[in-house]
Amino acid sequence: MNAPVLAAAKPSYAEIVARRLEALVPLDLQAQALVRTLSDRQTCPAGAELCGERGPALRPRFVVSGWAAKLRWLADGRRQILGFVLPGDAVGLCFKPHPLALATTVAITPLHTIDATPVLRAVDAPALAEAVRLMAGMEEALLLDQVVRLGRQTAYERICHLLLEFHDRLGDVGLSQNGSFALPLTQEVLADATGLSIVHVNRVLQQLRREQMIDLHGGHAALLDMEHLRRIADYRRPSPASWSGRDASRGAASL
Amino acid sequence: MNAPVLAAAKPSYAEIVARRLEALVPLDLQAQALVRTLSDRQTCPAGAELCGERGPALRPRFVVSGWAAKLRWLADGRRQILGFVLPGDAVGLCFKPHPLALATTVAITPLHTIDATPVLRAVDAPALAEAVRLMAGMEEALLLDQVVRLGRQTAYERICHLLLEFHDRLGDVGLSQNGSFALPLTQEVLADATGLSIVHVNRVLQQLRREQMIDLHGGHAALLDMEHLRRIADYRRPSPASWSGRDASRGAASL
DNA sequence: CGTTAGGTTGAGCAATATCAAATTCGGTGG
DNA sequence: CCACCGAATTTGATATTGCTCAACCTAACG
Repeated sequence: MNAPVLAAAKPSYAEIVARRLEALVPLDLQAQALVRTLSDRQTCPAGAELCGERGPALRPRFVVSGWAAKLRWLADGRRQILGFVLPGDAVGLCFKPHPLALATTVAITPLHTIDATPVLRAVDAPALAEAVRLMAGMEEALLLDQVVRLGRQTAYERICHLLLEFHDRLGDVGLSQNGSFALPLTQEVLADATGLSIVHVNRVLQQLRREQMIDLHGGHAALLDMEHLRRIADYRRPSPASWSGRDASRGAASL
Repeated sequence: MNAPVLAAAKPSYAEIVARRLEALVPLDLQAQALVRTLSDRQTCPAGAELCGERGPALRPRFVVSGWAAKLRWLADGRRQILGFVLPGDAVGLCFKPHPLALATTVAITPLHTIDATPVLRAVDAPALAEAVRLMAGMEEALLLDQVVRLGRQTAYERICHLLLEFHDRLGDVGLSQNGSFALPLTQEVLADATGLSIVHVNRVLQQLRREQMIDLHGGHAALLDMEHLRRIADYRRPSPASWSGRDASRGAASL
């Protein structure tokens, strides 16, 4: 029961979170048990604002199904998506006392979440504390990826890179296999994430289809040649190992 | 002596750090005293790599003069600057145990730094701990600004926005007055920060000069109509107040 | 002086945006 | 099952932004 079998078609709610944490750090039995106790499931509809720049709307929670986006608006209505919240990710989680309302988080699809406070309170479970730290580090790494994508990559590269990110992140919780995963985003959302126009996103996707690099329809994506895509996008998997939490390596922080 | 007089022409090393922290949170006498004890001054030349993705080269330090940049390279040599380290900012500071080597930090000018570990160790000085947390929050806010700039602003807006950021950040440590400050960046660096080509940066700067919005030469910048610039760039000052550190407001975090 | 790094300018081009008009697709009510 | 509706996608034509290449200029410096 505590060895997650990836074959399971519909992983349970807590199972998603367990997989996510396990991908970051091995969980001892105590930690696994605690994660499986997580409950207090809640639902919120697509379009709901989880936490805005105007104060929190939500206690810290893990998303167990559905997608959300962190975004900002410009005064004239332009919109930039800063990053996505995928199943297994946290919203409003704030281990480091660092309560910034720097962005708005919006549900892109209907969302199921569970209360995350038991994990935050589990100071006695070092593995969990470490996992939370690593999640924060991973979030920052994704943000840096986003800056590079927007600043120095072409439209074509940006989209490949973002699709690879989705694939790898979903893979961590068992929601992608062989380059194939559910992608519940409209091209408009993709445009706001990549800093492109909707029309141009559409054209790039067409091109990728023509080149047999992706298969994309009905809310489902398949990456048909991941090796090639990785080369095109200069994609490096943000692995916990590369910025591992060992104290010895401190000092290389970005702050 | 502990009431910083902004008129001072050449603020001392520790004074820069004191001002920076004071802009974030009021420092009690104990904290002020501790900051003034900071010493162990070091210099490093322009171009030096402070901390790379290959391990730390430096203990946590405050920069007291000079500029550095955090950046990433793509495989083909394209370069994206993620953010700048200005006087008063920290390098390798890592209060939250979060030692990621996610970017390379490079000195743009010769740099003077002082050891920051005494501040990190001062767990008994809550004001300092809070200030370090706020610095981390501010750094994240700047990163989000950078994403929006690159993703959804025009070349013209990006440059205005970045110049305003420099002005406000330098103002916090008394290094800008009336829109005027030293700007030791080549147009190439500006290009790598804004995701533009050198030539285009040059043209935008020309335009801003023609429009009497800026005066820029000899490593010195003057913003001639900040109100107008702020409107153009949709610039909002990242104030600590807006994402203040009060525990009550947690939950609105971006993670 | 020669050299070099940085800045400036022009011409042409490529990438991407904008506008407008289909067309497809997933429901939903009849 | 069918008709219809709105949202999402697709396509074409055209405009704009920003890039590339190449030259030239200028100031600092040995």
